[in-house]
Amino acid sequence: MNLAIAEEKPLAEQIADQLRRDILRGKLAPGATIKERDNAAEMGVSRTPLREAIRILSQEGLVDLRPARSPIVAVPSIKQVSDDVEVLLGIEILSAELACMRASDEEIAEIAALQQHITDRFDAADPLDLFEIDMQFHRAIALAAHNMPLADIHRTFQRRLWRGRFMAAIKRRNRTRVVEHHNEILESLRQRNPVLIRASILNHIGNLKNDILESIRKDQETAPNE
Amino acid sequence: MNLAIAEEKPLAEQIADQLRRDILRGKLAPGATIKERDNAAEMGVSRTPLREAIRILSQEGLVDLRPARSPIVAVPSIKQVSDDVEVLLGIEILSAELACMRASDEEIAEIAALQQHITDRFDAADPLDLFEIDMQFHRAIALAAHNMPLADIHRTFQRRLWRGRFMAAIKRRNRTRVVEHHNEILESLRQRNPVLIRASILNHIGNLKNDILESIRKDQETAPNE
DNA sequence: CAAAATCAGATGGTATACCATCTTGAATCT
DNA sequence: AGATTCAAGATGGTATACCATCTGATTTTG
Repeated sequence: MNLAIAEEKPLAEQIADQLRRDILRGKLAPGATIKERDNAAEMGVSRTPLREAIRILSQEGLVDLRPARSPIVAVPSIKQVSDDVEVLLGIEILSAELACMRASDEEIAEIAALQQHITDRFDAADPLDLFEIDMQFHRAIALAAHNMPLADIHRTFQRRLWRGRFMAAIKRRNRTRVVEHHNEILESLRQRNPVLIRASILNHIGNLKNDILESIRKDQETAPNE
Repeated sequence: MNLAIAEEKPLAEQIADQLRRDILRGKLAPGATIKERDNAAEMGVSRTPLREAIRILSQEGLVDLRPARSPIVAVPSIKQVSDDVEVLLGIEILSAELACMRASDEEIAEIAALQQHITDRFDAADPLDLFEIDMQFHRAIALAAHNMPLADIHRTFQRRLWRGRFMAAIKRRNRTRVVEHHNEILESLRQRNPVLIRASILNHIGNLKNDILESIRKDQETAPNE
């Protein structure tokens, strides 16, 4: 795999990015095995970097390592999803509160632009594109807290819940709810009011758990046993 | 390395545990390089599992990976320490609030026993032992939240701040303060009062940042340049 | 015929070999 | 003498080879 010109990232990270993409998009379904040899051959790399990539995804919670067995795409239990939502909620609240104190005006403007984008194209855009903008909106707030480790945690849990949220989103497509919630959050941020933004986030993400669990259940029914 | 009988964990994890121990105990100082070949030879294993171990520690924030250079033991900047404390504080508060709702009576009793242990032996015990009990006290609360991902995050940040906290602890050894703070937290937990426990944790960890930063500064002065 | 024993293939874990790049210091040139 | 170039060694990245164990099916045996 040294045929190309001056590669940027280490191979392992590139592979991890690719696999992550496949998992989030559902191309690799929960429960699917990821065999080192097969996938390495398929992607034209050796087992070593592929193995590292699996380790990365494992720590992100997208892949489950099993002793002496092939790793599989994580099949989150109901308990796990509940826990993940709980953490995500806590992290988003903390980030938002910090963002109220630290976000630059430019950052708030960027967040507002994303919200504007969602508002304008809610019905017209491709659901996947729209969902990704939605995720960017939340990520931008996390970044505005100016705390890298915190933003990293946010990204991890956002990814873990990615599929569940997406499937819940297309099922319960509700323009008014999403737009109003986001506006509430954005307004709290503009006022730089931590108390208000806590309530806004709680209101927005509060009932997410049940929505996701509903969608996840379907996944598990159709997931391979192995 | 297949000389022994039925090994439990994968080699990489064992190595990671060993290296982590060395880092937390200060045997590997911040800024020290960790060369794959040298350390592998020294520990009698091959580069592959040692490499994986380094990746694990990197994601835990104890080791910094540098492109095309030897990894080094992390040298936390002031900003990083501040951020880590901020996250740890948020996680401890969230955990404690959840623990108020979910901790079993047995778990609260265990936490109380740890506090009793600290109270009894504050002056007599070896500072390192005492410090580890202190960390166990906080970890037990995190576990009592019954949310694994949350407990994992707590453990990660507890480890990142381990050295700084330890060195701050032996410097500002203050029996009354620590014991009273812990009692306050414990009492809030017994009352299962989330509002109270938030205040107690904040009070306990609030001024931790400056204490740690003080100790960290010394580390950096004596750290190797490479 | 059923249950147990066994053996071949597959698979992850570990070790080793090879390669590209970076570092460093000595030799050479101005 | 100082700067520059270039080569040798060191180092991380990647590929391959080997090994122990687990899986599943087939065969053997009661």
